[in-house]
Amino acid sequence: MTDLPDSEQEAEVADALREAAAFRLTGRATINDIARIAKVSKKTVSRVINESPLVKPRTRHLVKSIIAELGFTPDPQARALALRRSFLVGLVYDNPSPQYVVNMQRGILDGLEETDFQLVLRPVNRGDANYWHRLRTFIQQHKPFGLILPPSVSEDEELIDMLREHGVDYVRIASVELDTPARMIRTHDAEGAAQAARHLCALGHVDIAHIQGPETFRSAHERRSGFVRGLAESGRTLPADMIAEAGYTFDSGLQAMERLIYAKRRPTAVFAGNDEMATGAYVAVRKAGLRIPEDISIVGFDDTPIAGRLWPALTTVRLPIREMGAAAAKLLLDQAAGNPPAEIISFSPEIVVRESAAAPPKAG
Amino acid sequence: MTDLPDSEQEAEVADALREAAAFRLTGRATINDIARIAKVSKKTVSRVINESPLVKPRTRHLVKSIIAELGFTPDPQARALALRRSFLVGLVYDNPSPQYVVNMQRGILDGLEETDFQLVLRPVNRGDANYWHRLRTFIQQHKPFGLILPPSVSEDEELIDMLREHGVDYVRIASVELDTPARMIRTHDAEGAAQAARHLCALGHVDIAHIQGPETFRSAHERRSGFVRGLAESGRTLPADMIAEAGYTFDSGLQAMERLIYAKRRPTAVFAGNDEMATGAYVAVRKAGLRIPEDISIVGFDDTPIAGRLWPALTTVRLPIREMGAAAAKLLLDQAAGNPPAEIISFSPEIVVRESAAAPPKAG
DNA sequence: CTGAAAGCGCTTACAG
DNA sequence: CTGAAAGCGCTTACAG
Repeated sequence: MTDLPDSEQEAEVADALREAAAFRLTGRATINDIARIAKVSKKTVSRVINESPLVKPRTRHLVKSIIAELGFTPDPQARALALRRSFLVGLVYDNPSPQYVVNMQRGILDGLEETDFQLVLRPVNRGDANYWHRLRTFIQQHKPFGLILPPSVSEDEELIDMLREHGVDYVRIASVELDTPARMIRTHDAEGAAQAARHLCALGHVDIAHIQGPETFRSAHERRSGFVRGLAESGRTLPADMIAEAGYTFDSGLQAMERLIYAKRRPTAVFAGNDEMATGAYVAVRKAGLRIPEDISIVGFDDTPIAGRLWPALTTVRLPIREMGAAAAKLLLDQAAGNPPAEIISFSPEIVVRESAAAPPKAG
Repeated sequence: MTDLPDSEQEAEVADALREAAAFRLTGRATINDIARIAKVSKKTVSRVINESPLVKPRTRHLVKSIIAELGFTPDPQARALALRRSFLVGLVYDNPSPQYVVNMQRGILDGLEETDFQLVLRPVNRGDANYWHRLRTFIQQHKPFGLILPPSVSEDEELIDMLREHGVDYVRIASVELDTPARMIRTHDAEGAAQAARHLCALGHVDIAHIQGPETFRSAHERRSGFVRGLAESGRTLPADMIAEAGYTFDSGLQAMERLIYAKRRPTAVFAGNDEMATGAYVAVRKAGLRIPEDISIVGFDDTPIAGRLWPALTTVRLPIREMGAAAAKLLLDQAAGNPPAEIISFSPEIVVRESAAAPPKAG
């Protein structure tokens, strides 16, 4: 390509595009076709695709024009083979809430939109003996570009070690600071739980209980300690007999609520560690012939769609799961591109006041 | 490899395994490593991997032993490049119910377990102008092994045409017979709806209404017509003013129920086309100050987890979504392997009796 | 700034 | 029943 004045470059581009248009019908183009039409080597085309700065602007322009004209997109399998790294982003999760899972998936897909990356699902069961082995096989075989790890998978340090060994990028979503800004998204669960506490205190409740999530989830600890902190602001405490441990599931929430209802001192308000358990608590309250919120106020956490579908609608604490998923996907790409943020990206929950929490009953 | 007696073959295998074990530490093996250790060509190794019958049993045994010893698995990206077909199975869906989606995903993953296939998510919005274009781009770029199409995507004949053109295998899940046994899974929605009708008739209801799903879903038609058929068995009909159309969503179900409650003749029982709409109906009933099931009985369809979490628990019709997903995945693999079933695989729903439907109120 | 050669780990004709 | 050659569509050193 000699050094031509602009008008001649335009003519050159136009010529190439004409040739490209003719080619178009033949089928899917490859990097070789682009190279031939542009009269450059395929390596140069590869450089343009990979945004290498080592290409003369005029060459870049010509190649890009042809790529656009042909609607060419590089073959992900071929790139993967050459790069020893696929274009798959794996979501590794064990959260039992379908709502959480679906929202997270949608968010990641939002973040991956308009890219060549595909979302691959890897549900796991951390209790399963094969969990570890199967995940490693997946990584070795499919060489995922990166992994997104929501709680509680994000808290598995052994897993993180394995990913480091294999050079797999990852983003952890967690309620505590577990990693560098390039590798994690932080949620301030404790702050959300404190808001729940303030809300219940403001309504006048004194006998307040908590249905806690499983010990194996850091979020369960964060939500509890934040709740305790919020109560303390109003001089209230959370005595041991006002804590019922459960497993983030509907059934465990129902049983926990029953324990609280039939305890010596029945609470007038209950903060459940997630909406699933709050939903179980609803049923326990109804079975006992009590009313929500007249007899017992209930507050949840997550704001999953079920919250708005209950009667009365559940007052709960919302984390923007979908936005978090999108942020995680984008962080993964930024990290790989060498553009990590300076500080940890974090999300603060906010209480969503609906109808399930009101003033406590008058009589003791 | 000369023709040795069995004992010598065992010695030969043992030798190879010793060499393989030593190799093991070096890192991931390739087809070339296997070939070298087995002293055969890599093509022969490829034949063993692909279950070609054109391999001498003794050679096959030797190669398989080494593969097992090394824990070798062929590189999916390399195979994809050579085969012009990836190992991704795409789930293309537009069902608004998260429960349905998660169950379907789990089922497909069940069916894909222990294979090299990965599940890739492709949620779509059929109303979106880009729907078509983006799906085609995905297919052209990623060359998915196959697609699984639940309703209503399964009903898009234009999409099917495109898949045929591109040679992409698919399995449709639908409530009507849309394709050959190799390419579809059938659900007998009408039969399930008829069961709902029989249940309500047996309880003594006469004024029975239906909240119908969207016109764009064949399942909505099937459920309605099956319901009408079930009513007819008891000499009952479904007059036009007893049908409220909605969109398979919570809000649309709530509004549809309100229309039915405030109509001239209020029904004593309502069959909702899915659980989401039934959940909306619950709220409408409560808002009107009425009780379930004392004033109005409600029956849903799908048996999503929310059904058991409501109070009172929802009587509904269950389709085994997860099992259907697993069957769809297996059918896709069987189809590709050239083993299609003789008849269409089908699933029949069954009514799950809980507490939301009872005898109608005594007074008119 | 650009290109020719070699390679990523497989498979598909083609021979024998 | 088995193998040597060529190719799938890209990228990574290595030269210049």
